[in-house]
Amino acid sequence: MREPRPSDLSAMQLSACRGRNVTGACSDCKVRLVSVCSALEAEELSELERLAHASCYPARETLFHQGEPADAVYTVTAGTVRLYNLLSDGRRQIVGFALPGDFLGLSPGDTYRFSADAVEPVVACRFARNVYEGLSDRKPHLQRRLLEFATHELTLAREQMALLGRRSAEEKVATFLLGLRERWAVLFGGHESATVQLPMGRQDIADYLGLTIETVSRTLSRLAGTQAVLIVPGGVRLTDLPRLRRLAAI
Amino acid sequence: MREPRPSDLSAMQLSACRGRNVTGACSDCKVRLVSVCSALEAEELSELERLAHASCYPARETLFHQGEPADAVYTVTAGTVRLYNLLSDGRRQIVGFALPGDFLGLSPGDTYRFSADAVEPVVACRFARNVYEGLSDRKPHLQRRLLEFATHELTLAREQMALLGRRSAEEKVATFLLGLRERWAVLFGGHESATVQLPMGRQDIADYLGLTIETVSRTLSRLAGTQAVLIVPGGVRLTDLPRLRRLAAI
DNA sequence: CGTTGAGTTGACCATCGTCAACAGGAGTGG
DNA sequence: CCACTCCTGTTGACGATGGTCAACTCAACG
Repeated sequence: MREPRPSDLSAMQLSACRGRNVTGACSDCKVRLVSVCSALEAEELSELERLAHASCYPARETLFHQGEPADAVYTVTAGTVRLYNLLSDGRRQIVGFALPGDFLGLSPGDTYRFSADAVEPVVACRFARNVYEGLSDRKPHLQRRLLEFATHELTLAREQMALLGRRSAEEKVATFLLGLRERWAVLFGGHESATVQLPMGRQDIADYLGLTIETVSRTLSRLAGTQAVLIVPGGVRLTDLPRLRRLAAI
Repeated sequence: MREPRPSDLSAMQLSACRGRNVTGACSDCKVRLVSVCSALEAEELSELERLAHASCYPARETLFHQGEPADAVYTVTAGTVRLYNLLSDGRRQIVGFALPGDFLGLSPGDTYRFSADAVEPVVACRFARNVYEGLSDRKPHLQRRLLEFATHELTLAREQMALLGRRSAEEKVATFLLGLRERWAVLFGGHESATVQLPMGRQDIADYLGLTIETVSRTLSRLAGTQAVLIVPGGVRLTDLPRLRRLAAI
């Protein structure tokens, strides 16, 4: 009897997901209240619904690719998306993981500056960019909420810069685990589980923390050796929160 | 006969800056067209003018500090501001340098998440946050421009994450020099000078690139030794752009 | 039962950090 | 005008953290 995984949030949607399109009322959306859509009233929501195209993406499928015309924005409703930058020689930096409720695809200029693909099966609402911009120009509440989201993302990105530039491997891993736990807790209405699900692989974690897969593996093993964590299938159980918090030293 | 320094942009304003407050019409502002204020029409501009408080900050003075109530936003009109995150043990990560035209102070929640202080003497227009939010709620153009700015900043932050996480010291320094050159060029209307002014010290560059001051110094010396750059007072002359571009490998 | 891919572990090494000494310029006070 | 301090930047010696390369385990899958 395993713990429920965050991706179970929309298991129904995923299992119903044979073709590429999924239908469903925005008013029933499980992530509406944590997404940008919470800025909209009931009647505006039905207008949004006509513009939305909910789609499924199996694991590893690309939502959009760095350099392509940025002609859509997305709200993730289930699953985990990795957003990353590829250097010309193949090195990769993951700049963020988008969880259910997150908004993707804002770009300055007319091409995406980053790539996004599904880590595990994903459901996302897709909006044509020009249509969405038209809507947000007519709805100041939505525009304001988008600014709030962008500001929040900017703060996260800057905190991640401090992580990448100024912290050791052990601090990086501890901070990552605590941060992910916090994000899942928000999605589950405040319940903080001791077990953090890790839908992404070690390579993804490494590329997010600016490390190699070997260092991530070694660091997790060392944390497990000192009883700070317990490595379980699909995730990590945080067995010594105070020590992890001291390492993360937020 | 030295080259003009970017800070000369507003030498008049700075020399007139005896007290803390500077006055001047927004319509005369040298950075208006590259700042968020470009979203406003002539009559809106005079409304903005009544809300703005232009102030001087001598070098090293703080505009705002991490943790303080976020009750103001700023547009830099002259000088360079460093924006940084302090870890509890004193390690510092500079998350960006704000140049004339840049907008500062957007925060999720009601406290600043980062500190900002003047690298060299700075002039900045200060707006009370609640007043500015009221204005932007009434001016969709301004709100939209703010979103554009935040999106642009987010993109820069993510590119910096890739720099911090995945690049060598030499690549970091080369990318930094080329990026700063590009930014000055935009402020000077497209003229790309071979000499990049560095108003910030080596320690600031180190804290921006996730390096130590010694590594920055050594890397610059090595680049100078191979004739890629020439270190001049107050800046660096880029003498081998192709090689620097290859190192930066954008 | 062989193959594949993810993850772990070990040995070795390079890059970059640490510690320390020193150079040069700005400011200060005699 | 000079001596002194302070601060920034440079350079060297050394070492640690984390990267590289390689071998191995294990589970999933045909």
